[in-house]
Amino acid sequence: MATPTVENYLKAMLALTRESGAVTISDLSTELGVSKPTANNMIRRLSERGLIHYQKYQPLRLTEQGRRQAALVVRKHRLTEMYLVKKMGFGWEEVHPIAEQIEHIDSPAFFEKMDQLLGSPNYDPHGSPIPDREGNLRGTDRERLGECQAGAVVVLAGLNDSSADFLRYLDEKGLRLGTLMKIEAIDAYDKSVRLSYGGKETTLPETTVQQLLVVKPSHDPSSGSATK
Amino acid sequence: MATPTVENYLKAMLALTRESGAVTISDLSTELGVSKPTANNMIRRLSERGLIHYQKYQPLRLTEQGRRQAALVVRKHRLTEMYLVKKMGFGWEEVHPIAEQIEHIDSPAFFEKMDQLLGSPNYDPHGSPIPDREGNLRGTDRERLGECQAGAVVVLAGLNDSSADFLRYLDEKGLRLGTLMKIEAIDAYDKSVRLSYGGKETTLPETTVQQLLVVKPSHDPSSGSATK
DNA sequence: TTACAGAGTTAGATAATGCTAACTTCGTAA
DNA sequence: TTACGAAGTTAGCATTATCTAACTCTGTAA
Ligand SMILES: [Mn+2]
Ligand SMILES: [Mn+2]
Ligand SMILES: [Mn+2]
Ligand SMILES: [Mn+2]
Repeated sequence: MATPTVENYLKAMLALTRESGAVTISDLSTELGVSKPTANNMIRRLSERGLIHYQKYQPLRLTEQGRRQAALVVRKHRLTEMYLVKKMGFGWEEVHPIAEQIEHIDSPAFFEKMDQLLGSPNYDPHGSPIPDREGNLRGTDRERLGECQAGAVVVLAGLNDSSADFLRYLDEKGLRLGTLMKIEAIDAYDKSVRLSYGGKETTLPETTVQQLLVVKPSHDPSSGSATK
Repeated sequence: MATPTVENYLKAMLALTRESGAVTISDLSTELGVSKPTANNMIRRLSERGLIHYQKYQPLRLTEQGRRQAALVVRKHRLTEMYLVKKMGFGWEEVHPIAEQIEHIDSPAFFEKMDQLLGSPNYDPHGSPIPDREGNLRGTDRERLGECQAGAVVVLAGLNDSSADFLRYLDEKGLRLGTLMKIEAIDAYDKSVRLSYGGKETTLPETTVQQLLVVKPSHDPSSGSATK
């Protein structure tokens, strides 16, 4: 099948794909930490394999087959992260580098077992959706905390930044998925947000609140990840 | 560090190493399913890296460094197999191909976690010893069932053949690690052995009894694997 | 004692993945 | 309308891991 390298290219393509569906070679090379000629060369080969639509100087886009394969790698990655947290006791800030490797294991039975032991979770430990077995990635209707109104009561359901540093920062603040928070005030000038939750109160800068995805309480599209 | 390929060569070297400590290129190439020139080429590179003692036309042997690295890969393999059986519910005949891949994951924390969750087992699901963190492989004092005397009462503790077919065959017979068996009779001519255990009685051909490793009851060097 | 079969080696090739240096194309700012 | 810088491409090369074909060495059977 696909080598780990190929799987990583497909995954990067999917991650970089925006509304337009288009990705540039430069973005890919940055994302994967390879030179532009290296990315260019690989793209041509993925194109020959029917995984990417490619024409010289044109933006890249995944074929339907490529998109599905990418989503299935993402499924393996996120199931693994959930397994590591829920069943092995790792912290949410530790699991990404391990999942980055385990996602390339070729064993449907292994990932089916994880899924079954986890009760088919819909979200990973960082609140990102887990694609289904067919490679369908559910969109979720979550809002940036930074877009919410003062006075609103919301539940933390996802993150735009899942870096270990950011996750540790949230740990320090006592924030985790499922935390019910009230927006006490939004600073008119710097857009920082004062929050209260679980007896605590914190003020977060705008850059941070843009990384926090929330839903209305009891709405709960985060079953399988919001609860500890 | 070492690529999966290199780790597989080292592991094969260790597996093929007999009392003499010597291994041939032909054996290696057969074991790994590569051509002799391929094995030859790799051996030279492992030699340059200080993992194997090599001189043209001479038998191969692992250096101390090579032996330790090989044992640490075996540790990862066997811990993984134990984890898959005990914590994920796989059958002992299913786990080898998965462990063959997971053994190449580069994450000390991942394997430490497995070890901890398993309570630092000494044996894998097939009764093979798990090397310690320093790469020391305990020898075990087990006897081939085929060498035992009629009338002896013994406990199944290990296998010389861990192929899926053989494991399924043992499942059918109701034989598993920890099973207490009495040797009812040994056929004088064909050396087949009549056994009774758990209310059952079976006769096994000589080829089979040579694959079964046993210990005296209550001797129990198989803690962590003999019990289900 | 020697010749021959099997084991080991050499040579040359290929595919995957990566690099740097240098060239071309393209969109846009002046 | 053009020219300049960023983006993309081409060319050439390196490394790892593999192959086949052909050669050489070595231990042993006659
Ligand atoms: Mn991740
Ligand atoms: Mn990866
Ligand atoms: Mn195994
Ligand atoms: Mn392996």
